[in-house]
Amino acid sequence: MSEVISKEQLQQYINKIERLDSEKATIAEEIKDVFAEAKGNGFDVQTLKQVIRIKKMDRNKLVEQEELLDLYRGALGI
Amino acid sequence: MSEVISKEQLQQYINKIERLDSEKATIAEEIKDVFAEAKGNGFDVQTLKQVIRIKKMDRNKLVEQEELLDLYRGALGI
Amino acid sequence: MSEVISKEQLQQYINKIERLDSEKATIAEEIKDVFAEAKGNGFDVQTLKQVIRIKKMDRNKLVEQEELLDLYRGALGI
Amino acid sequence: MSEVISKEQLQQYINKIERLDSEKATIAEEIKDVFAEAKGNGFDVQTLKQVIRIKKMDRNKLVEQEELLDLYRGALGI
DNA sequence: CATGAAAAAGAAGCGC
DNA sequence: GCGCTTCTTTTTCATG
Repeated sequence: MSEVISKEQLQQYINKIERLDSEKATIAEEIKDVFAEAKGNGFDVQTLKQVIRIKKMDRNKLVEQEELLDLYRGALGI
Repeated sequence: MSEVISKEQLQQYINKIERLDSEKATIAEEIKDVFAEAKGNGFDVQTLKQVIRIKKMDRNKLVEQEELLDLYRGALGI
Repeated sequence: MSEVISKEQLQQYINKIERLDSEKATIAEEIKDVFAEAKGNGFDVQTLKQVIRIKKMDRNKLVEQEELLDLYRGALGI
Repeated sequence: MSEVISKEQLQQYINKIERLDSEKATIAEEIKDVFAEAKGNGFDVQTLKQVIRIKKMDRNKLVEQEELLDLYRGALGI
């Protein structure tokens, strides 16, 4: 509320985030393009997405399991 | 905007959802209680949660894989 | 640390939480269904959610007020 | 249907998308970091997000206007 | 347009 | 009690 903020610093943060957001959007576009190209070459987009999703889940699962192991080790003091 | 809505029906929907929300909150409380009790009996809550999370991931993974299989079968027309 | 934990008790806690989680998910599904039905009868789901959120906020404020009253009563011993 | 797909090409598409996804995630992390830094310097993150959202809306409106202008120019051939 | 998945925002619980 | 992370919810976006 009654905070004194640096207008300049605020401006910089906003600009930085907007720039990063824009980069992110660009990459999202590129991903869309790749899917479109794959579709054009006879691949089923939905299946591709599912494959990628499952691979991602596998990776996440590994990470979670390692974290669980760490928890166990911490709990057992070893 | 200019829709004519049934005040009575609206009331009923709101009530029903609020009741269900309340039930959901009750169950969430019960879950919290179980964790608290487990903690009181020497279990590490974080570890318990991780175990449950991994089991859930396993189940989700199975479902996703079945869906993927269906997609393949659909794509291949078999 | 290095506690001997009861495998059986662990199993029970896990099961109980998973069962409660499942119940919670069921209710969440029911809520979704009610929204879907309301939508089918011409209501705007987003607006319904807003209404419920506002009602909930007011209720929380009431709770806060009651808690404040309890605090005063406790301080006054009445 | 029943297409013979190139396993190699599939691999390439998957890899490319995963790489792009990873880049996107990296940028998302950077954005989070900027918000965290801003917070550390006394800014309210939620408010920052609101500001950015509002600016974005305005920008989209500008884009709409430009598209409309392009439409008119196309129709007029100028 | 309506459905379903991904991202963002918001809320809550947890530790210190 | 406060900050930080996790979970829930909301919103957005892409596809059919």
